[in-house]
Amino acid sequence: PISLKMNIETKYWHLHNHKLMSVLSSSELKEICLITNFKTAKKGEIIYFSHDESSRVYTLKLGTIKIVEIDQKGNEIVKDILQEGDLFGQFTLADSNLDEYAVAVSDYVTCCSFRMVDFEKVIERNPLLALQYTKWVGLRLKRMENKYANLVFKDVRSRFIGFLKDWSSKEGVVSQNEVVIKNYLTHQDIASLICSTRQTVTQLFNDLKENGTLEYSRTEIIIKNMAALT
Amino acid sequence: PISLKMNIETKYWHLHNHKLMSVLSSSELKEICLITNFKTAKKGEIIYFSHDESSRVYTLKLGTIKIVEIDQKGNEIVKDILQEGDLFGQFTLADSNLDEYAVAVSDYVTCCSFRMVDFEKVIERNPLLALQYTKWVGLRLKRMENKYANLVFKDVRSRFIGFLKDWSSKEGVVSQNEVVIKNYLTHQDIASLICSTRQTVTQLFNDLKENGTLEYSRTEIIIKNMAALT
DNA sequence: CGATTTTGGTCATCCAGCCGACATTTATTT
DNA sequence: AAATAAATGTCGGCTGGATGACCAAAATCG
Repeated sequence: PISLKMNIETKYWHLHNHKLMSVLSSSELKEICLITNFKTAKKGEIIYFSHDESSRVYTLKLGTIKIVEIDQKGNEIVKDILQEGDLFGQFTLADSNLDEYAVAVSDYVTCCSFRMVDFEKVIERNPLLALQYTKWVGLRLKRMENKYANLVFKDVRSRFIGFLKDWSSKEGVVSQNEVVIKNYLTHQDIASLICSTRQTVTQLFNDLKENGTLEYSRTEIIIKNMAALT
Repeated sequence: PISLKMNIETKYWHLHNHKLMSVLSSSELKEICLITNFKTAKKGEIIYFSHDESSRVYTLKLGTIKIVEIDQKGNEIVKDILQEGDLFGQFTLADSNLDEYAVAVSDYVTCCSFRMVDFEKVIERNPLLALQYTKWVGLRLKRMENKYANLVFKDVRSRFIGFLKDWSSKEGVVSQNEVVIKNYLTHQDIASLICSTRQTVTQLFNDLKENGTLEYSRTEIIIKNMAALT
């Protein structure tokens, strides 16, 4: 993990484009810049590890990262894949018994962070920011609840298909009846996201390939028949 | 579901004792009282159903309730058991594709509610309340993440034991080396909470009874050997 | 108080999908 | 370019625990 010093203008630009910050006036924004810390990382590098940081919140400015959760026995699951604009880190003061870390999965990743305590002070003086922030956390909760329900109610196949639909709607590029997704995840990663195993994911990919709904390689996934993902 | 009209003093008293509101001055509190709505219910009655309410947030003042989630196909799971002081309802503006409802499981339940939009207006003017509220939601998120990890990493037996430990630490009463829990849940409820089936829960109860770690009836659970719950 | 509903108990069956093992292909390093 | 490592393919065996079926006990109801 490499820390970069940026001039205040660059910081300002980055923050300004963040949804969370869009409710702030420019002077308020400058104030936050002072408590903000930038970090960049290359593919594979670890950006943050919950254990060795005091409570910090990060916002992802550029690139894609993977949040990996570890339980007491050292089992790992990929908890989430995050994109530009997403928040991660310790957003509550409550600490959990689960460790987690964030790794860059795209080539270049930039994010900024502030200590939760500092951020709280800013929130105390910016009610609109407070509201915005509240909504963010709420949205996260909703997402998590959905994931849970998914795991409880659906079988692996449906979860896999749901995952593909999700992914393509977020990052897919439509071109002549096909949807193309740039693939930066291994079967293992996907397995972990949908709570399954590498082998099963491979199997599912090949099933869908055989019946013609998709093509895939290590670098991209092409969904030929979107309607078949039901 | 019966709605009661309460005088403002009673409302004030209820709200005042809520952690979430402890950051407010008494005049601010009175303001919230105006937008607050009280409701009582007896055992088995449904307090709220996500589908037919505009976004409301509830706080549970007295009693115990059960939050049940329903997916598209009508499958139900008990998502949570809530106690005095807990929040439930629609806390975000994002609506999910999951329905849920709340039922009273203790004899008498009292809760109060406000429309989310009204609450937001109060939040805009009370950053401290916003902060407090965010922490609540954050805590909920943490809990949910834990539940998820539990489901992924542990088998039914461990989840069951974990559940018992949790329950006894929250509501258990210690008496001469034993912990006694007043039991208001059916095996089906427990099964649903730990994501298993009625039959398996019964089996697990009997396992633990046979090896002497607990006794149980429909009305109470007595844990004889707390140490055996590992 | 008998009748009906809800909850708990037990068992035999069955299967989704995990697991291990090993081969092959692609990427990375030296 | 060879060596090493990482990611994909494939398969058969195995099992946790779900499912269904049926009965007994408790609770609730008329």
